[in-house]
Amino acid sequence: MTTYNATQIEEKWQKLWEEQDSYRSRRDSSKTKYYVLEMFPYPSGKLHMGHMRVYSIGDVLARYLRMRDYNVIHPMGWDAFGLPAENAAIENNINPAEWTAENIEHMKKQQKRLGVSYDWHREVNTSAPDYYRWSQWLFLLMYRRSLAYKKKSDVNWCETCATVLANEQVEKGLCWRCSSAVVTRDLEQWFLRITDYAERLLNDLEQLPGWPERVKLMQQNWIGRSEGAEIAFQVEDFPEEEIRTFTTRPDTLFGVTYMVLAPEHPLVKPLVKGTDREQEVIDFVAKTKKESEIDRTSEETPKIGLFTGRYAINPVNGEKVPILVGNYVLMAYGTGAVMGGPAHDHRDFEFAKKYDLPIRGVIHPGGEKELSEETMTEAYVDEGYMVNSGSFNGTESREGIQKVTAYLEEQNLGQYRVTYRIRDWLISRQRYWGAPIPIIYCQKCGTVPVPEEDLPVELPLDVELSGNRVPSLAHYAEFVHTTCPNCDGEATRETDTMDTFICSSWYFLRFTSPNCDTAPFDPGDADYWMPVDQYIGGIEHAVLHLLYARFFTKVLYDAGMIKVNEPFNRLLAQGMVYKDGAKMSKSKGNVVTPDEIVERFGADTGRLFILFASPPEKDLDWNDQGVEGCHRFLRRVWRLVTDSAEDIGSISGRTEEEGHEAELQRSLHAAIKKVSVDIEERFNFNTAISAIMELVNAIYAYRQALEKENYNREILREALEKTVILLAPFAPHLAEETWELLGKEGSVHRQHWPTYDPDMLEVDQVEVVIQVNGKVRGRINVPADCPEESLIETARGSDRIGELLEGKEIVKTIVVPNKLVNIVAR
RNA sequence: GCGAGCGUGGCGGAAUGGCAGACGCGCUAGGUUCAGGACCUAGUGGGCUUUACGCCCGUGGAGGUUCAAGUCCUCUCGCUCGCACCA
Repeated sequence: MTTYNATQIEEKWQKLWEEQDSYRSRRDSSKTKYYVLEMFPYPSGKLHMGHMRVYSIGDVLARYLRMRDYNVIHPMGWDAFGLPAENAAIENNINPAEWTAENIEHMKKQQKRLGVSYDWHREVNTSAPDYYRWSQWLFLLMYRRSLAYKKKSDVNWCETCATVLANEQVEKGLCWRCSSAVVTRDLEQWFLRITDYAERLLNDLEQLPGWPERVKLMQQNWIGRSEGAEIAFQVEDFPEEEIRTFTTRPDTLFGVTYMVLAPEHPLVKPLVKGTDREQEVIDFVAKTKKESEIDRTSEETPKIGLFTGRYAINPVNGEKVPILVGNYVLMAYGTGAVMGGPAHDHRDFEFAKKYDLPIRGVIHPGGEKELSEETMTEAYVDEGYMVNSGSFNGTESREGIQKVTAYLEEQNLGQYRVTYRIRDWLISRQRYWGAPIPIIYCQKCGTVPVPEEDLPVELPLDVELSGNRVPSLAHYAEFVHTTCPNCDGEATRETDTMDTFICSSWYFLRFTSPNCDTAPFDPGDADYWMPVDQYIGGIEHAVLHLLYARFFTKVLYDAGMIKVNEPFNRLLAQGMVYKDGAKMSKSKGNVVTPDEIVERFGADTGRLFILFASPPEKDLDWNDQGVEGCHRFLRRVWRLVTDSAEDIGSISGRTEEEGHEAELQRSLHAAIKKVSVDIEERFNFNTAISAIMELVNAIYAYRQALEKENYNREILREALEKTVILLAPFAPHLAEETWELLGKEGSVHRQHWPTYDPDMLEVDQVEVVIQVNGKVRGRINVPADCPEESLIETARGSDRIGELLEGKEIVKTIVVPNKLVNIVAR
């Protein structure tokens, strides 16, 4: 008998798989396709445990589904543009392209050592010209469809990264990548009009039952749809102007006692111009604008307001209400003006109390409750009926919302409106290592898109980065200066590159035809392979990548380029990998790398542990002893197969069956059933693995129960072969080797997944639990499917139960066939 | 503050409303080999006593529904995540 040598076995099979091109996928309309995809990585240089986890999960599915005869596509690639490459380039005086290529090469080797069944023919690299050419092409498609536009506005600026960020990339006022404070800058930038798709991005979440609720909820919150009314207020002494305000509570319109404008509101300056308040207001506006996003939007920041000296006219009752400027009003949301109804909004309430503005209740809670402006300590924000509201008095507030809105529309004073929290996607990045935005600025023709035939706009590679503090294309004259495609006149190129999230918003489509050179993807291939049936990745992309990718898919759908409206049918958000209760990090010294696990135990052990330790969507705590346990299990399988291979070859065996054979077969079929359901329906790989462990234990028990010469060769052989097949998705190398040891031809991964026979699960005798008043008081062994009456009789017949029931009246007897009898007695 | 999720042995974790703790780790005892991170067997939630195929308690806490609740309902505590002046 040989010992289990993981390294040797894994190298052997990896080489063979590569030589035989085992995992190549081809279009085949006669077969049902299945697209398994793990989020592609940024080539940082090294794989970490999070990578190993996501690849292990994906590979189990891919291998399982292939054995279930699906035509599986399982590709891998590189999200290769991004800041770290520039930083590394500056530090090590190496070109970002070279640095990236080296990392890719190394990480690919690591992935191969894990034995993941990727179709490497489909590998993509977003930083390669033949990829970003199409990222640029898609930008131009957006431009043609008026979905890409340039505007000057306040944008998020990260000092450390020296670039702007999209709203989704600012987390609690900090940069998502480097966690430094984000400040506001007024710049001219390119945006994608994702807000045009807000409604569909929201509504179509319903089409995604295979997505985790929490991810859908996060997207829903991010999109932030609010229904309400936009209402126009006239301004006293400014007959030409009006202030439009958005509210979700038009029913409280009669309770408005003031109006607040955002500091950036265009009317602020004209309103105070020439008045004695002008300087004060202008100073306040300037000060507020200087504050960072985090200070501006924090709830802790006190609300500050400043009276402008002007008044607005409430359109429904003609009342004059003061106009203020307030730091808490955001120009980017709604209309940048808020009507103050302090009695029914807690922010307005707080603000009114602070500045001693009048509070007028217009929604009565109803019932016994009183509504008194003098005594109220907080706003009443719930429903009620309208009071102090002229002809609307007595109307239920919910109905009042409709009625007031209808009235405003009739009188041409306002209209129903839906507002979203989501803003357009800012995609300009003032960086070098990205896809150049394919736009040319001509003095005569203005903004001119680069003609499709001139794509890609290539990144200059012969650049010297180390001298620049901020690597930017603007530093390279030969890149910047060009001629206008329209008039051949002198022109300059856009020097910003695109947000890397653009490149990852369509890579799953490129995988379907990675070499297509006439379009971003071949329509026939995309139609065959799309959508991604199972997508797997981290929760951190819930509103970043996953929202952007959905947006791109919808745009391409509208452009008639694809037939799917949503890219990812099912989504699995895998949990994080921790050790000792903390995230693995160098500073804590608790890092375990895939490399060291592969070296010490082999990839199969690492994969098995990572899948066994926890269900995929939960966080996983790395445990070295648990890894050893999994390694022991694989050795146990190894011994079982090598020992038995000799036995089933040499001993004569007997044919008659006794209880042991039936028991073994029952274990086998139960395991087949459980493993199949756990992989395919529940994604509970941990319990699937435990079922295989139980099966292995059962085979050991069989071998121990009988003398070698009495083994039933056929049944033992079948059990062993099927055990190896069940193990194949989890420990692919060991499965191949043991398959071969059992004398089988061909790859175990080409076998059909076994089916179970329900008859085999049947047992002759079952143990039935006897309860008295819900407590277990005994057990009886009876033939399976024993009729209720005789079951009850047997149960009551036993001495113990008889004793317990003595002198009691039986109220009721509940029977669960083959499981339990509960006698309720008083 | 709002929203979501989660609380089960020493640990990771199992349990279509039907025997709580599968499987694994760890631990205990015995065996075996002692050159290997070994292997095999048995045991392992807590407590009680009359040591019995015995009883009581036990899934964060308190109630409830049910013949039966880790599972369903109500309240409550704790932890994690997301959003957070969005009018």
